[in-house]
Amino acid sequence: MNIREIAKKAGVSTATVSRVVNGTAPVALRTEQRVRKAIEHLGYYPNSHARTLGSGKSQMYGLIISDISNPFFPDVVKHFEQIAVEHGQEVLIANTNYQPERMKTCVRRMLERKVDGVAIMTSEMEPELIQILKNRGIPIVFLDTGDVGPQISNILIDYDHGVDMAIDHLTSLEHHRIAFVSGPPSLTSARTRQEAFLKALKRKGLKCISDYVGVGNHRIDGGQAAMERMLDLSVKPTAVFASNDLTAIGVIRAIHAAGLRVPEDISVVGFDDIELSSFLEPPLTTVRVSRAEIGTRAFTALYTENKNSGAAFKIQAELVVRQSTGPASINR
Amino acid sequence: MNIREIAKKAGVSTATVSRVVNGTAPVALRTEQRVRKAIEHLGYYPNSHARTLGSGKSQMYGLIISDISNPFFPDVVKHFEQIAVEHGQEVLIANTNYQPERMKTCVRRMLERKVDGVAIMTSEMEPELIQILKNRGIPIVFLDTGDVGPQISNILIDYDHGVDMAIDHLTSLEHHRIAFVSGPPSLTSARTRQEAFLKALKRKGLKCISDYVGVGNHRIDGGQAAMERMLDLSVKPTAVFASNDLTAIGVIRAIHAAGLRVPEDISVVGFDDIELSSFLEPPLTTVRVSRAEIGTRAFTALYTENKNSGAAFKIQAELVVRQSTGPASINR
DNA sequence: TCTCGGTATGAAATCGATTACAGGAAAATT
DNA sequence: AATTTTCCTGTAATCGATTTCATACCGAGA
Repeated sequence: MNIREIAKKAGVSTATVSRVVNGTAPVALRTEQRVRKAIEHLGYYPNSHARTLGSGKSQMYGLIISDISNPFFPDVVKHFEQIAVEHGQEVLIANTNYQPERMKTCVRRMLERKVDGVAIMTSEMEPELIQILKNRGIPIVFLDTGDVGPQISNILIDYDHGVDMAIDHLTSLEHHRIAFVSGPPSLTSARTRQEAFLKALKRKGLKCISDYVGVGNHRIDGGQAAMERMLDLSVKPTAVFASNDLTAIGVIRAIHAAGLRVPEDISVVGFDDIELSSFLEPPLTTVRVSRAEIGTRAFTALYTENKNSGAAFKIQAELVVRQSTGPASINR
Repeated sequence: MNIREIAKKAGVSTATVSRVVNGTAPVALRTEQRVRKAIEHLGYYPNSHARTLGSGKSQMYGLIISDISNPFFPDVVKHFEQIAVEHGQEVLIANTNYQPERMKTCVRRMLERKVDGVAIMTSEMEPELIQILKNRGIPIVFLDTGDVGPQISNILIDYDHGVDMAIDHLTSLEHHRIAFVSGPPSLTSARTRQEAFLKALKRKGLKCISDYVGVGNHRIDGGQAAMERMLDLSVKPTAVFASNDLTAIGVIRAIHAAGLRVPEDISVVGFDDIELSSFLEPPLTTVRVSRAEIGTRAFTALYTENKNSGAAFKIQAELVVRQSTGPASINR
């Protein structure tokens, strides 16, 4: 079943069938109807590989991520794929498994399959590999990573809004002693979050004591250890903001271990809104960046706007209020 | 950059280049070296679409799942992709979002891109769509779903082993009153799990009182409600086996709400080992089916064995012991 | 009536591989 | 030395689309 059979059945040339299928040139109504009927009748659909060969467009987009089993990514992937399919495009997913050298294989796979664009959402980058893509004129979109240029777009995450909302939420509950437990200082995104926190405090006219900034590691144990130290202070914070949800879980464990309650004694706010967060006890109040939006935006940046030169797209973080935050305890 | 340029540079025909690249026919050592040098020098890699067109093999495999953001799937996808890439194959992922009618689009996408095989891991199936794939001679592998036939393989999950181990574990801790909280009876996999449980009890010579079989819904609330009812019994179970981990979480909540402790008063065993389980308090003892193995096996079933007719592959469930199980409490 | 311009269509080249077939050279057999 | 094999290589058809270019047709304007 190929375009020639349709052409024969409809009594036209293959060129005309192609025109009907793709709408690339005007076709007389009666001819079009004959062709459509033939297509319908024989259940024809074009061979996409032949199509790619002929046109140079593969109708496929690449999505390079660190690791699909990192809970951050499934939602991103899902929505990237969803909108791609809505636009008749296919998706190629590649995992680097956090290994920079794997990036090479990923880029190679993208080149071999002739993707029409690539979304790169890993922190491990090899500049020369990116250059290869650029040279080939393949549109690229990065997630929260530096440079915008011709054919290069960027999805920027604006934490400020979400963090402001969180601080507003806490101050409206009469919290004035708000602490922060950071992630590993080596991680850019962890530093960005801490800065967003400090900026938001300043905007509110609150000051930040260095005792109230702990260092975690974005895992449970780090959050727990940092919080244990903070609980030894003579004047304890009434609320704690954690750099990610796992850290927040550690914070909560330390609080519980000290015989205190969340949120009655200390309120806790997380960051990320991993699935887990809503299942915790208490369910975690957290700042979330819509992963669905990241996926959707990344695709449209490549697809809709790929004729234009690259651009930056801002995505706002939002506050999700659950039950780990409550009025500041007055008796302490 | 195409095969002709390489041929020219190496002073051979395109046929010879193709032979060197694919190893499809013997080539004299000296010729091969010239060709390889040319390839190296010009940084050539074949256009996979042209390749597909010429050979009929796309070197792509499809993976149809319900929803990548269902925590069951990321690991499966990851390992399916990993082994596929190791074999130089590409992967096309399609989500049905649990909607049977979406299956049509998924199958269509697979056909358009000419996949060499499809792994279908959804419970929503449309027999006539499957038939289309069969007619096209495309190898298929299902996950735990009925029929094996020519070109049709099946990954079978053998719960018995894991459940036996769990029951062994509990009886060795002196538990004799073991209850079960099921999933929704409409779900095949939920029924299979319940049967595996009942069989294992029988093998151990334990009897099962109907009071000790509660009905849940594979969500937290269902587990909680079922457990609340069970806690009203005058003779309570000393251990509870839940049909999935969320149910187990509900069970634990009910136990805590009743002022009892896990595992000191009642032991709890889950099913699935979702990521969450190790973060719970206490970390959950659970029966796990290796999702990595499912992914790997599904691919090899399609790739390695696709010359043969279909086959069934068994995957054993295993017990993961954590801290939600302990010695049976004697004083009750 | 003749020419012009626009629209609809077809013929054929093209994309970049694979592969069937043919043929030449070298090695093995008689 | 003649013949048969074996091994290597090239020619050209093929896969199934897209797309350029040429052309036939039609109605409009001169």
